[in-house]
Amino acid sequence: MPANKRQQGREEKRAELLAEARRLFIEDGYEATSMAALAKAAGVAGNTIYWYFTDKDDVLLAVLNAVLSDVLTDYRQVASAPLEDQLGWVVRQLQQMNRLVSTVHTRAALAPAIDEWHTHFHLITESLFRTALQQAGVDRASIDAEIKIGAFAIEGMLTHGLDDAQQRAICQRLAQQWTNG
Amino acid sequence: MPANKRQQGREEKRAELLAEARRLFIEDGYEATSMAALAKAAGVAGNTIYWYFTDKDDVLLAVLNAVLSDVLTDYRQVASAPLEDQLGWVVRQLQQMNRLVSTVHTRAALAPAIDEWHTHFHLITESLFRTALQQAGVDRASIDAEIKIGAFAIEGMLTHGLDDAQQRAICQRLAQQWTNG
DNA sequence: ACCTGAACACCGTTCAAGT
DNA sequence: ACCTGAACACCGTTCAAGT
Repeated sequence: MPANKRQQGREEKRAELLAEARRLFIEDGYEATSMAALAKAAGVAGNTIYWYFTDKDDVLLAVLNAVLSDVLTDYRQVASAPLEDQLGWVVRQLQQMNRLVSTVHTRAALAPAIDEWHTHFHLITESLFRTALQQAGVDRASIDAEIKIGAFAIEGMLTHGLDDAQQRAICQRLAQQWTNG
Repeated sequence: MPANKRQQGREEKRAELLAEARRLFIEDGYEATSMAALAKAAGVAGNTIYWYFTDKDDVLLAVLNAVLSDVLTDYRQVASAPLEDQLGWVVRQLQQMNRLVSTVHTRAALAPAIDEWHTHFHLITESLFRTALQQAGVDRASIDAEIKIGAFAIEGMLTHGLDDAQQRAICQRLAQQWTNG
């Protein structure tokens, strides 16, 4: 039950809407969360959201950036750990937003802004991946392919609800591939 | 402009609707194809579709099965080719339905019937994968992980519009991993 | 059994009106 | 500048009425 009528600044209120959207998109999914439901959860009229976001995809964009920002911040703590542990950490970290992965792919085909974010996301993550693999001494010839294989494996693990043993086996196999010749 | 009023049998008419749905879902995408648009393309009233399919997800299910059936039939022709060629062939074959991959993941979270199909699909394809990898002599210890990595790589290549060189590099790297110790 | 026009509940979004 | 109730166009789906 947030304060109404500008007791609070614009950014503050926007952040409140964003937090609610983040919770609902992750818990219920983007498709299953109507703008009306989001508005109700935030305690405002349905159309009020449009004062702070241009449309529903813009809300998604803000949620994606918030989650990505948090994950990137936390990543620094494990950036120097062994590759296998890094992989496992990333997968566990992103597990919470597994529904958002498919959503991004679906919306990217329909909303240019989401498509752009998706490209941007892969540039960032693959750049981090490259640094990690170079430090591990993977040879330059196959590093591009390895990066894609790793990124796709992470996406796959997120979207396909594997159990812990399967995830560990995959992380292990990938890391083993990279820490050998 | 298909014949109306039972000049044709039920299965025939259903097949006609299905063909139109397959074309539209692949060309425009599932989300972008409204039931009204599908009906119009097939030359029937909007609600007529519901005489042949229980709902939109049921249409998707039929399209998925039709495509899968075709791909599995054609697969026999390359089942004995080298692994790298098989991989490339599968990716090229499934490329046409790249939009459907994300759709399946998104709808699987919302429609139990699609979720079931998705599980079924992975059982079938991973079983084929296992046969191929066993024939190539991949050791039993890591074969489960390799299958998942391969399946996720294929999904990733489909959903991320890589160019030919990138796809070849990935197929090559995976096959190389499997044809060595 | 098959097909339809009209209606229904819901969706994202817009607009005119308020403060 | 911010917020709202009412409306709009569209969506998937249902229903009563036709043949």
